[in-house]
Amino acid sequence: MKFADVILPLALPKNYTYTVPPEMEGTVKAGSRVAVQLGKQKKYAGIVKSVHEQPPANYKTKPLLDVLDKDPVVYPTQLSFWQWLSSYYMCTEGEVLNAALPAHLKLSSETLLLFNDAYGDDFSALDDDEYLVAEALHIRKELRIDEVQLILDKSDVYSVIKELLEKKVLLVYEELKEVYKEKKENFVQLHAQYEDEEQLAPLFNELAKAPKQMELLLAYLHLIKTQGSVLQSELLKKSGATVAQLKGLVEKNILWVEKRTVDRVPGGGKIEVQIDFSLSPAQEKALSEVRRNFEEKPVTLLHGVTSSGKTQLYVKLIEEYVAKGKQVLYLLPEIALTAQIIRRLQKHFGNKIGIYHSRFNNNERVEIWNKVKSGELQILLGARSSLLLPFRDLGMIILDEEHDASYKQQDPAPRYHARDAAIYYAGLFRAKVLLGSATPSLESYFNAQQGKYGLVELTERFGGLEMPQIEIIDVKKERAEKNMDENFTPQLKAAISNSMAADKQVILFQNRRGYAPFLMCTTCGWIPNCKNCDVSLTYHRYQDKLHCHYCGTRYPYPQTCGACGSQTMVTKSFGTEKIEDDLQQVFPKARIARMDMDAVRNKDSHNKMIQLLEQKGIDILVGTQMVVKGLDFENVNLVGILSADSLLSFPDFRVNERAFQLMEQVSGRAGRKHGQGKVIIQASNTKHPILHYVTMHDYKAMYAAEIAERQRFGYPPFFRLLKITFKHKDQQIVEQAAQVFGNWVRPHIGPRLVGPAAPLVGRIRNNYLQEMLVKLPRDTKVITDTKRLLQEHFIKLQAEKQFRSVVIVPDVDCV
DNA sequence: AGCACGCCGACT
DNA sequence: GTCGGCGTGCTC
Repeated sequence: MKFADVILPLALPKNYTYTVPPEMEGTVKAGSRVAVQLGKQKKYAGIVKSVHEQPPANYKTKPLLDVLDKDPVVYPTQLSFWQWLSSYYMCTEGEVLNAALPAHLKLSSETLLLFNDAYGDDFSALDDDEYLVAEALHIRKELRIDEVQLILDKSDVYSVIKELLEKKVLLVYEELKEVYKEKKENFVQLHAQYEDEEQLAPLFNELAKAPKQMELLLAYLHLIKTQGSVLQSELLKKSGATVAQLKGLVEKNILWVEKRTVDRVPGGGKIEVQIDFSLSPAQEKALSEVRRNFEEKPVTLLHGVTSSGKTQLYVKLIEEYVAKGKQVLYLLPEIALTAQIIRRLQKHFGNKIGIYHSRFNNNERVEIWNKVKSGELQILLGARSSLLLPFRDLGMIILDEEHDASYKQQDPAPRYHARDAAIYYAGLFRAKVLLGSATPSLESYFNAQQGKYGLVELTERFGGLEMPQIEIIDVKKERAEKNMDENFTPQLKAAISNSMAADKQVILFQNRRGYAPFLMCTTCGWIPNCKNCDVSLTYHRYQDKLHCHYCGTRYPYPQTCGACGSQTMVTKSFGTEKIEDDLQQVFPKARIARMDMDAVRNKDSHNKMIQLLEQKGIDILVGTQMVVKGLDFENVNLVGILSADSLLSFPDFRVNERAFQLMEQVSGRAGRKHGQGKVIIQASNTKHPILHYVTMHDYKAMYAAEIAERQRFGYPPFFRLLKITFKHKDQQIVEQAAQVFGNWVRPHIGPRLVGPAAPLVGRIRNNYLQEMLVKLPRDTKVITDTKRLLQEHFIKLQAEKQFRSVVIVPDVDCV
């Protein structure tokens, strides 16, 4: 008898074992997608982790219901990767599966209620609720559970359904439906006999009386010649004919229509690389250093200043791996995956390069999944989640903008860091990893310094471009001297005027969206807060509403103070909306645009705005972090950072690193092609050392200062951080739970355990929070032992009756 | 994640 | 006295 351990797409603590029916023994393999029953009704599609002959001891197994695909959907490599992800990041394999598998491969049954026609239409024996459902079902014939909930206007409908089932009014049906559908399109073809020119001539005479059909035929002949195949929709559009006219030709046995499966995503086939550039001597040197490092070390860090031409280096490397028949994964932060970068890569690799990010729909994802699995797609450009695709023979992973914090997944589990996970994943293939950044994370630079990673530096901007000149302006002084115009210093205003006069563009950076981060009553000091979260509300002028940036709730603008009733509410501090507004006042003729999460809700508007900027349709762009990532604008010669203070005042040990990275990256947007660019940084504390490092573009000095601090206070890269968050809607219960937990584990962990304490925002969506931090030394054994210890105590805590509903969220290597 | 089961407060 | 709310536990 064979058994299969199955990973289900649920947060179950362990995998479940099913029996393999004899007829499936030949087809069920590790990685196969199988249908199984879970509980009394539900069916799920899970993935077989292993097939073995060890019968489970304490329960009797159910059989697998079905094998869903001819071939396994993942290779053993992915199964080992998932296992590592779940153990390293302290989550279940089901959660990993959930994140990895495209929604359309992740089936679960839906309960359908069917009307039992044998019951007839006499509903007199039913009570009110039963009657409502029976009546609806009689008309509709089929209802889903959520529809019944809607009809009865309550969530607990199972008793009603149970009763109706017993009275035989309805039947319950569990359906496990495959959701992925191939895309079919109609292609028009000419009957074989007319492919001979001589046969075609009499046909034209014949059609002389049907000019529309003639036109159609001519359009067809033109299309087939130029494109090789003819889509019905395209043919009709081109010839201006109707379906009926096409039908005429079909009936005359001249044309025929065939339904064919088509690809939603391009890709496959042999890649012909077009390299129409040559590398500068500095780039050549860096490239050969990367190659040499790859011979000795699995990971190399490429530290290249902004505009040093890292992408060209990547293109060369990709070409080499593709030529060897290997697959290459090129990772970028989601936001940097713009049309701009996609276009640039497609120029070299044609449309044989696969793209994978959140904008793709579920059917497209399945197709990309399959093409990566078959090896048909050799190059994949994608965001964090493309790391979870089923690569077959990966040769190299490029992870660009390596320092970017968005590589760390925040909410649902698995809370993985794509950089670290990529290094592990590449190891399974014996593939190489190239980390690229102008401002490497301290962790990676440290690893390079220690000799764990190779290090290649590219210190020269491509094409002899100079680094922008940076000027720090003292806002405090200008404010005291009453020189400020809203939030603009005279220096910034003058620089903007100069740029505009020279027909150049300007980017202004402000780290907060909305109009004002909070309102305040000048009479009593009252600040409006969110009712679900412990945060002040941000005023959004555009919608004239107050927004909670944590739970998304919107509130009307308060005309009067909520505490003292006076009408003295004023906005405090400033966000991108206010900058945009004030800017228009100061520069009435400027064409101003704003780029933040509110202005570019959908991805398309993001791309459109970038295009508009490229085409010089915008003079000044105001934005948040969004303007920093992966954008190249030739005509921008001035960047303004409105408030460096807001970047330098976060209570986080990484503030300085982050602020440096951000300012250095924003600065990189200035003067990329013609002449030296200028950066103006407005700050109150102009003596802050980070501002000095930014002015000098001195990454190494920043690194030296920060790494010393990290060592002194026991932070990464010297220690790994594991954050545990406890959540509950009752403040006392979370506090107690966190205390109890802390007391349990503290004897084992000692002073490396920090907390528990309430975080800065102590309540989100009506859940009170408590956090504790474990500092783990860089010692594999201590790390695994501590994780096991924590896991055991999670279970112990949840076994306590009063803490059962406390949610515990472990976050390994938190950022 | 569902869904079943079981224990307490608002109605006939 | 019952209905129905939700808290709690289990699913191979």
